[in-house]
Amino acid sequence: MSIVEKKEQHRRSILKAALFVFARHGFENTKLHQIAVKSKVGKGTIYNYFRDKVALYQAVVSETMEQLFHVIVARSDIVDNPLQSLTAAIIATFEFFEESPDRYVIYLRYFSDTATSSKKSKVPIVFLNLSIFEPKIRECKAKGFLKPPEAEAEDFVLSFLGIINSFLFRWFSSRKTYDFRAKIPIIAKIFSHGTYKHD
Amino acid sequence: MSIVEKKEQHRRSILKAALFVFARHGFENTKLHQIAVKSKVGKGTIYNYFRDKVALYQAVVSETMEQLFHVIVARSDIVDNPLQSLTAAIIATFEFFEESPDRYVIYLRYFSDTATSSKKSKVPIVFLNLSIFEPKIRECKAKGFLKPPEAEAEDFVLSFLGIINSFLFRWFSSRKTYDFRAKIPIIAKIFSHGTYKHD
Amino acid sequence: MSIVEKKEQHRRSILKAALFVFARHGFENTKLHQIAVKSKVGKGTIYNYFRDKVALYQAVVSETMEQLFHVIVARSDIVDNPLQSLTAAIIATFEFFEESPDRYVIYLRYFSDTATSSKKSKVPIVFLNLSIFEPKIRECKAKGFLKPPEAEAEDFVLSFLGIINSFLFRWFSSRKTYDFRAKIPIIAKIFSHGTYKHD
Amino acid sequence: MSIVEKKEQHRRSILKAALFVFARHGFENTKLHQIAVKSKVGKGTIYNYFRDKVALYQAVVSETMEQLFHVIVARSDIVDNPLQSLTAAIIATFEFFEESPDRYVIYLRYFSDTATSSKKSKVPIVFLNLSIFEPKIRECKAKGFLKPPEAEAEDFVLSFLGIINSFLFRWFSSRKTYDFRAKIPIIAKIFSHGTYKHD
DNA sequence: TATGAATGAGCCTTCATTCAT
DNA sequence: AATGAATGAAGGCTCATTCAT
Repeated sequence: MSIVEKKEQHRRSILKAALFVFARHGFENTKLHQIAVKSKVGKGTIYNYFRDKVALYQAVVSETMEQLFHVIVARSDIVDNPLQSLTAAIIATFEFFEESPDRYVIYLRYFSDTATSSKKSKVPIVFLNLSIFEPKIRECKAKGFLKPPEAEAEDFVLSFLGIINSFLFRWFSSRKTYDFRAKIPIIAKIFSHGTYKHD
Repeated sequence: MSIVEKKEQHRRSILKAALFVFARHGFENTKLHQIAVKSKVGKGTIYNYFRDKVALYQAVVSETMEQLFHVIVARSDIVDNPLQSLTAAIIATFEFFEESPDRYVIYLRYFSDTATSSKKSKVPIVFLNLSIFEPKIRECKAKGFLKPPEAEAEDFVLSFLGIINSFLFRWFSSRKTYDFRAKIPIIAKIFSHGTYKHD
Repeated sequence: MSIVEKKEQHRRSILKAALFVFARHGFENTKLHQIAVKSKVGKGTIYNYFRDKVALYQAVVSETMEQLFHVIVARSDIVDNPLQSLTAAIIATFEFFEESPDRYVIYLRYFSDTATSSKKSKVPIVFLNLSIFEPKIRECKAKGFLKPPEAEAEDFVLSFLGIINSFLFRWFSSRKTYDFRAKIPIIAKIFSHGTYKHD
Repeated sequence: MSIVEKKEQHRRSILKAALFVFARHGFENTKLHQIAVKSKVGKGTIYNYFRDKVALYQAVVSETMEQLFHVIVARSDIVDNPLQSLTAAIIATFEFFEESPDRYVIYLRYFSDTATSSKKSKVPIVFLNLSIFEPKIRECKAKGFLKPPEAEAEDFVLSFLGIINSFLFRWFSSRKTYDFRAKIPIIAKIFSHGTYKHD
């Protein structure tokens, strides 16, 4: 294995370990020592790849968010119908978190972190998902598919994102037991047709 | 002023300062020293009222959540119509946070904290709002007001809560500028009638 | 003992220990732990009195230099004859270092530190002794006591200081054995009458 | 270029870089990394030429002092008159430092280093200049050129060295501006004829 | 021989908590 | 009850040194 490959492998190993530990203990309660042990490198080695603990955290967050971004785009783009593509986006998002629930914790913290502006939250990407869904929803709205008319595109995005986040939180809070997939049609129905029955 | 009143006043003062500082810096980055200064008591005095830093944080969180609970219940109970009472709940929630945005940070962190099991998040209350809205929504569902039929009461709660949280986050992220109140009718419409227009 | 007195005692104790350890090991090789042990206080206590290691070092240096300043002024001022007052200054300086040779090391390092401008050497006082001797020597020169005429007052100061430093260094390098006092008349003679014999 | 020459070139390059960096930052604050960069060799390569950081520092110091030694001897030996040869020694010393002021810092630190007994100061040479000037001065004294009679040869050496060091320090402290050369005759006069005028 | 990535001992500093006053 | 000085455990980070390539 070349030295460049080995370095890349180290970097991956550290990031993976960092995701694991940060997700379990949060930024402040994570000790660099834990990450070193988990990734089986010396403590000092981490500093060859990341300037400091904050930089490592930022790398974990931004990598996770970027991966989510790519997954969503890749999955929802293949669908032509914009309404279906939103469903595809939900599935993609869920499977991304299902594959590694640690990612969800990072995702969740990302929101609270951006709300309070401390040093470590200087993650450049802001409100990523919103910007992902926005074009699609704006397209739907432009085509006149969406109501009420006084609602702006952003309102639909917020509603859609809020519902998903809520169900994701529900899923995460009860590991395994909650069947998120079964809820997808319901989520779609509620978002599209509302909840009030007028006979 | 009696001794008891004076003590209670100290306690209030500490809690108020703690809310302020915890909201701005988070649990780990808050120094007890800051709270002592802000509340104008000695550092040691805090320990006469709270066992340790975690207990103080828990007190701040549970008090905030309980206040929110009471505000919602008080406001939504006076309305007879269950649908209207949900709107009342939204307004009550927003005004509660508007009065002191620090509360919103505590509320937001509360969610991420419960996701990761560290010591400080041993806040006994779990998913408070959910349990607030649940009875009302269950009542609506029982009365056959809600669709789709395959959705459980919890699904409505999750959807409703998610949308609100999303707009609250939007409001908080852009202090002042965002007009949350103007969005309440839209939130209600989206939740009740959905977003898809079928002419 | 009042609390203020106790604090002052702590401060003194820390400074004394710091002088001891800094003199023996130099700034970089001194561990705060050593000072804590030597002064019998907890490591953290030091930080109640000095912002950091650099501030402590600066305090040691400036205190030592100021004490030296005062000792020299006090001793040489009582003598009316400016020539005799220089001898008095030598004696005062020597006895100051003799009382605690650690001071000499601080004094010595002070010179090399000021030569190279690093962070820790940001001691405000510059070339202290020089400024002490200068007025006296300037006075002598003004009165026409000194030669050669083309020499400036500063030149005499430099020469005088240089000779003293040289003998002090000699004394310090061979603890105990070197009899500095016996050399004072010789120093005075060399400085005043020179070294070349012209029969 | 032969292998041996190439190795010697590496050694020279490292020593030169080390002089540069050690002079600017002192022993403790110098990072081997800096020297490696400055000398354009790998960090590991340094260890092929010097056992460790201390050995490298010692090599820099002893080389500098030896060069100074040789320069002084070479310059002062060509003069027959012992008094003139002292002046020649001053000039040689000054030009040596003027050529590379970094050397002066090493020279200066050498004195404070020998005062405190740490590991790095285990430089074998002790009080180098002294031993340079001593034979000449001893010769002068033996010939009856020097006074006062109760002064030993060492006293003259110390005085002479002290004055020079003082003026060198003055020169170094104000790079460029101070005209050391102009002071040489004054230094010589003060040393030889003293400072007190007796009409 | 040259390299620089890996290593971990070591240290400064912070801060929750204690306790004498 | 209130205070804040004292404490020391704990952790992020540095950097001399090693060693596989």
